[in-house]
Amino acid sequence: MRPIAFNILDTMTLDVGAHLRAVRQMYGLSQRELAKRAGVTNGLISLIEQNRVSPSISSLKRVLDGVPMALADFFTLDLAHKPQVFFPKAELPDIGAGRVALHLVGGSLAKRSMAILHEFYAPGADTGEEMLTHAGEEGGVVVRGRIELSVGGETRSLSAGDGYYFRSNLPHRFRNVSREDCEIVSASAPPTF
Amino acid sequence: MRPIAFNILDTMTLDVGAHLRAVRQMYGLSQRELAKRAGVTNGLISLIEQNRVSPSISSLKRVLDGVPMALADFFTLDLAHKPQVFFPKAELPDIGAGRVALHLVGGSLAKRSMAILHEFYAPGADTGEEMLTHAGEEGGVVVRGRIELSVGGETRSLSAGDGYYFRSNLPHRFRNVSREDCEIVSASAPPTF
DNA sequence: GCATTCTGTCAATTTTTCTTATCATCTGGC
DNA sequence: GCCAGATGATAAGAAAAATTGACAGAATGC
Repeated sequence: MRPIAFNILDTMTLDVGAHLRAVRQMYGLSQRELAKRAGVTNGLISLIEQNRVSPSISSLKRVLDGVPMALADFFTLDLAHKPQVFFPKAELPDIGAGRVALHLVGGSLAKRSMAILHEFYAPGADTGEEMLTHAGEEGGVVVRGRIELSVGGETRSLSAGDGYYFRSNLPHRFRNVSREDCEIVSASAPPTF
Repeated sequence: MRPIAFNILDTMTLDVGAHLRAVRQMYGLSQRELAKRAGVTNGLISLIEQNRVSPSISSLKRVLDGVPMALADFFTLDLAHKPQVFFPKAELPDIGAGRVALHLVGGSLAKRSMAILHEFYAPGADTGEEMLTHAGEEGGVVVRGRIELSVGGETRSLSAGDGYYFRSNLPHRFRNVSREDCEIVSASAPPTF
């Protein structure tokens, strides 16, 4: 009679230490910092993280309260399947073409509500005379160079530091009319890519 | 070192002791029985259940392994919201009509995949000349008396101890053609009631 | 450079958990 | 009734965890 589904912890080596360390670092806390918040000594945190002791429930509870995190969350936290957070440049797929390079951030994530792009427009680069229109919203910031952005009949030249945001159903177009590369970071939701 | 005159864990939100006791009793185990399976002493189980100690993770893990139950399940288990298990006769709603009484088991449960019915057919009771058809499957056992069951053009007379099971889209009809009451316990999925 | 402050680790001591061995109580069999 | 075998609780000692206080290395500021 097993009323509840069993999860990975059943067979896994219960690495409480690594688990705690991961949680602590996830929250950007040092052993002492966490110890102070939790009302325990840093030595204890150290010992637990090294698996040199098996903390009592009450101790682990106190430690987690310093995060704060519930015991249930601690034990159900699945470190193995944690979603990717960092996407090194080299790993960003380039979905651009011609004089435009589009580096998609988080493309490997199954469910996401946005597409983050690192865009590079070479001199003369153009998204096309045929204006773009699609569902959702998009926005971004020009990081380097200049870009000419046309949205809904209005055209502006944006330079480093300028930003934009509009409903994507408005016809829009990006053009680099300068002689330098232009670099933009953008986001669109829902993700078109 | 003060005498343990109060509950050590009184500030904790999770009553580990009561939780363990509930789990143990859920599985019908005595302290000694569980201790034997878990490879610990019955004394420890006793102390933990009285909250006179806060077990180490490793100890609690060992104890739960004897159930067996995963740590995550232990901490996730919600005793407060445990679904109703026993439905006294007096509490069973009668959704029948005329010469048929239908006592629904578990009607108060929000999400269920079946409808369990305790059915009573008085002499002459009939679900109707118009055959029943609906989605899902159903089955049951005749507990007392006799019932004439027609399914998909085939008719049989079932008496105490006989069972039935069929896809509910087949036209079916229940009739008590005897001079005694007939009593049936049935189940249908998905629940029509 | 130097001092300061942070980091994590560690040995020794204190505190708590866990085992051992026992107790009283309850239950079913005869 | 009385015994046999089970139950959960408990005291004391053994074992493990938690604190204390110190250490060395790394990062930060002057």
